[in-house]
Amino acid sequence: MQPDTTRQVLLDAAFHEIHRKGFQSASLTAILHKAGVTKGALYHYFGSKKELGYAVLEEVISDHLRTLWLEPLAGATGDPVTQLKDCLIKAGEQLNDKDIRLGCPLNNLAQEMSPIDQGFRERTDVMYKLWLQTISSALQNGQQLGKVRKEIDPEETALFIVATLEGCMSMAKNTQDKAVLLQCGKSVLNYLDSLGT
Amino acid sequence: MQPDTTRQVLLDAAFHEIHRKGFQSASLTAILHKAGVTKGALYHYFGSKKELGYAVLEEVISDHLRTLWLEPLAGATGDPVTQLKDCLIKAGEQLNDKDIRLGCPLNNLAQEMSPIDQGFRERTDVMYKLWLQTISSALQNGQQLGKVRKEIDPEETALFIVATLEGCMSMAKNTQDKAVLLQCGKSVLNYLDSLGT
DNA sequence: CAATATACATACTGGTCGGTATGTTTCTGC
DNA sequence: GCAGAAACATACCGACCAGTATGTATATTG
Repeated sequence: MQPDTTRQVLLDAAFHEIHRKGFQSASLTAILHKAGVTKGALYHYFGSKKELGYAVLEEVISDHLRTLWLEPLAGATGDPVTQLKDCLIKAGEQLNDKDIRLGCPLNNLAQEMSPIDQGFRERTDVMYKLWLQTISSALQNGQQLGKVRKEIDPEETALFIVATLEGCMSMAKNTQDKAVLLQCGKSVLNYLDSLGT
Repeated sequence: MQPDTTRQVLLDAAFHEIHRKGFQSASLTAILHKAGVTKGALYHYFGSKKELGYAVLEEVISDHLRTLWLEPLAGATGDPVTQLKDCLIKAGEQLNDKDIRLGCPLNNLAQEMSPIDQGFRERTDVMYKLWLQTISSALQNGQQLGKVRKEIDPEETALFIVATLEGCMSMAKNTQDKAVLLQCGKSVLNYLDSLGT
């Protein structure tokens, strides 16, 4: 097996185990079993369980955020309200029942680890700030294009949007019900519409 | 020490430890140390760690929900928009920095345990349903009184309100910043205002 | 006053955890 | 082709964990 492949297999296995059980309760043994390698391989690539967790955050989860939210909004040429709605709809579509039951990987890790580990907190913080800033910029751009109401504060609105998104995911996870996600998502879509001119 | 006192001391200690570390990572030894009793006392009152967790949910956290959100909204005589805003402001005021860092106890437990334990899921589900129903009823009442716009769907709106509340708490917890909570709360207040006539 | 139940305290157990020390094999550079 | 590094595998360790078995003091009841 190629070295880079083994590292990636480990990252993928760790991502799924952490997504399922949370970081603290994620078992290295389970990760190794799922990855099909042994402890020697893990500690060859990662110095500790925590470093493995950091890598999952910085490489796997970061990629998800980028492809789902950052890149679609980065080429901010059109109407940000439509772009945001497209992101939301596309993100919702690709969630299967298991994803709903397990919730947002970024929020899960941030919720679990930010109160008890600085390293996780700093890394999740960077990602949320990137997310907020991207939405805020898109909204600001939309205001200049006359597509978004001038009265709204882009930063405050971006924060509220992300908060509602995470809130919807949380409620759907708690109830384990996709209908909840859809109903909640509908309210978000309505709110997004209210931002347009 | 009175028997009921010991039980309550254990519940309080368990609540705080679980709030800090999450249920799975909460150490019984730490709980016992904080409560000032030994393992014999714990297993005299609770059959297992899980049962202790259930009791924390059903007795301690349930009480918080009741006093903060259910009872103020139950006597639904006035304008629900004002009542909801009062609840939000009051809830926000009594949160200190530690509470913000640790997040909403109900949401924490629901997020952590609902994917992996039916017992927790059922119990958190009941509490969320109660919360949603109370807000929904208040909104419906407000519609009859002409205080709330007729076009809105009370159930869908209640879901969105709770989702945004949990979302705001999550974002504040992630950033460990009270300013985030205040800014996010302001957006919620604006949204609540938009429901009125 | 005796018998029993309640309300704990203490000591211990098996299992799992993250981490490490020590191989062993394969690949790479000279 | 040989030395050394890279890429793993295997075996083991101390710490901690939830849970249990047993002991004991106090309160209750007949």
